[in-house]
Amino acid sequence: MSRKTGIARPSLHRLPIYYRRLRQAIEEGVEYISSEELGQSADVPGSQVRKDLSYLAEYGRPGVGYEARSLAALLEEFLGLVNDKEAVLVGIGNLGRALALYPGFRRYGLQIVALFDNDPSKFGQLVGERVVQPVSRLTDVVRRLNILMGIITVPAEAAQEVANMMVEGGIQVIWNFAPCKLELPESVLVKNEDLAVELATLSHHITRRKLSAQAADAEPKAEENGGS
Amino acid sequence: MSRKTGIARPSLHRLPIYYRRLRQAIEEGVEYISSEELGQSADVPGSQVRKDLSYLAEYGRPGVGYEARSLAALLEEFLGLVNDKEAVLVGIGNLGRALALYPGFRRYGLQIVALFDNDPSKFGQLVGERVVQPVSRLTDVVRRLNILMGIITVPAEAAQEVANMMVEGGIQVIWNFAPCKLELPESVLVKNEDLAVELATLSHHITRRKLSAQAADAEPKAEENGGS
DNA sequence: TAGATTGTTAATCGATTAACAATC
DNA sequence: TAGATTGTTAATCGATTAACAATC
Repeated sequence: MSRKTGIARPSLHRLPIYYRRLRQAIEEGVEYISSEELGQSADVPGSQVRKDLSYLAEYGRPGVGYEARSLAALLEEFLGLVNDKEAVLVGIGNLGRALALYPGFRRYGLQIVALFDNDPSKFGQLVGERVVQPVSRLTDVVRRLNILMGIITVPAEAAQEVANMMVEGGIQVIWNFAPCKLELPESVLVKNEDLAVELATLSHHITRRKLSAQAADAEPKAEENGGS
Repeated sequence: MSRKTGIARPSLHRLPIYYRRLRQAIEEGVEYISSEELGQSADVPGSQVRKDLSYLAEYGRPGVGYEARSLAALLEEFLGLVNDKEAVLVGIGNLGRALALYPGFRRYGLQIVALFDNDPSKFGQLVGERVVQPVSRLTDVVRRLNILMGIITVPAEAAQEVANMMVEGGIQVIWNFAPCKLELPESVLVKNEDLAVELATLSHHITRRKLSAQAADAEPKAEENGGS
C-alpha cells in the first residue's frame, strides 16, 4: 500500500527554497520571476523548477515568467504555511532553547505552545513566553490541547521514551534532533535532524580536500583511497 | 558538469547513520552486526548497506556479518572523524551558542576555535572556553590559523558578507544556517542547513494529515472542533 | 512580428533493491 | 554439512534535464 503518490520528495524539499527566493523578490519589488532565476536558488535548472511547480498548477505566463506574489501565495497554501501548527518541545538544553526562540519559525506557522524538561531546576523557568513544565505532564498536555507535532531535543538515551509519550498523547509528526532512530508506529511521521550526521559528511569532504591538497604536487594521477 | 566520481551522495549520508548504530552496538557489547540490522537504522534494506559499504572495502564475513569495531574504525577513517577539523563560528545568537556548546560534535572531530559577532556588547563574552571577537577580525584570524571550515549563524542579510570574509581568509567549507543562498567560488563547498526549509516540508505533511482527518469525519466521534 | 519563457514530453542519468553464487 | 550472510550483478524504479511546440 503505497499511499504517497503525491509530490516527489526532492521536489517538496525545493519548494520552500523557491518560496524563500520569492519573498526576497517581492521585497525587492520584483513582479515577475523566471523559472531559471528561481532555479538558481536551489542549484537546479529552470526545467526542474517548472516540473516541480507543475505538481501544483499552471501558473506561469510564457514569455514573462511567474507572478511573484501569486506564486508565493500558492506555495504558502500548498506547504500549509498559512495554517497555525501547534507543537510541543521537549528538552530545554541549548539547542531546545535556540529552537524555542528561533524567530524564523513564526512566519512558517509554527507555534511552540508548551515546553518540557525532566530537570526540576528548570521547572517554571521562562523561555520566551512559555514556562518549562515537568515532562511527566507531556502526554496529558498533548492530549488536552490536541497537539499534532512534537520537537525532541533531549539526549539520545531519553528520546525514545519521550517519543512514546508524545505518540500516546496523539502526536502524529515528530521533528527529532536527538542522534538516534525512533521506533514508532508507521502512522507517525518522523523527521530526523541529526546535526552530527551532517557534520560527518562535511568531515569527509574536508578530509578529501586536505588529502588532495597534499597530493597536489606528488601524484598527478587520481587514484582511489590508498588506505587499504 | 564533470565532478568527482566518488561515493554517491545518498550513500555518503547514510554512512554516519550506520556509524551511529555501530557505536551503539559496540557499547552493548555486540561483536558482529549484519547488513540487515545496520540498514534498519537508516530505513534501507541490507542490500543497500552492502552496496554503500562496497565503496570502501570488503569487510564483511559471509554468514557472520560485519565486525562492529573494525567497521566503525573504517568509517571513522573514511569520514575523517579521526582528524581534527578546526572551524570558526560567526553569529553568537541562540543557535550559534547552541552549536558552539553542542557536546555531540567533539566525537566527530570538530573543534570550534574562534567565535565572532558584530555586536560590541558581546565582545569578550565567554561561550564555553572561547571568547567572542569582533567580526572585523574574522578574515585575519582565519588566515593566520589556516582554518578550513566556517559555520554561519547570522541573519540572512549578513550571511553573504560573512561568507565573503571567510573565503577571503582561505576557508573552503561552509556550514550555512542562514536562510539564504550564498554566492561563492565553485571551489568552496557550501552545506545549507535552513531549519525553516525543513519545517516547511513538515508543514506540508501536517496540513495533508489534517485534511484527510477532516475528510474521514463521517464517524460520529465525540470531538471538540474549536481548536483551530 | 520577434524574443522570451512556459508546460510537457522523451531521453538520460542515477539510485535502489531483489536475486544468487560464493563463502564463512 | 546446514544455515546464514556476504559482495556483486542485473532489473527496476525514480529523478533530472534537454528539447520544443505553444503562447504571451
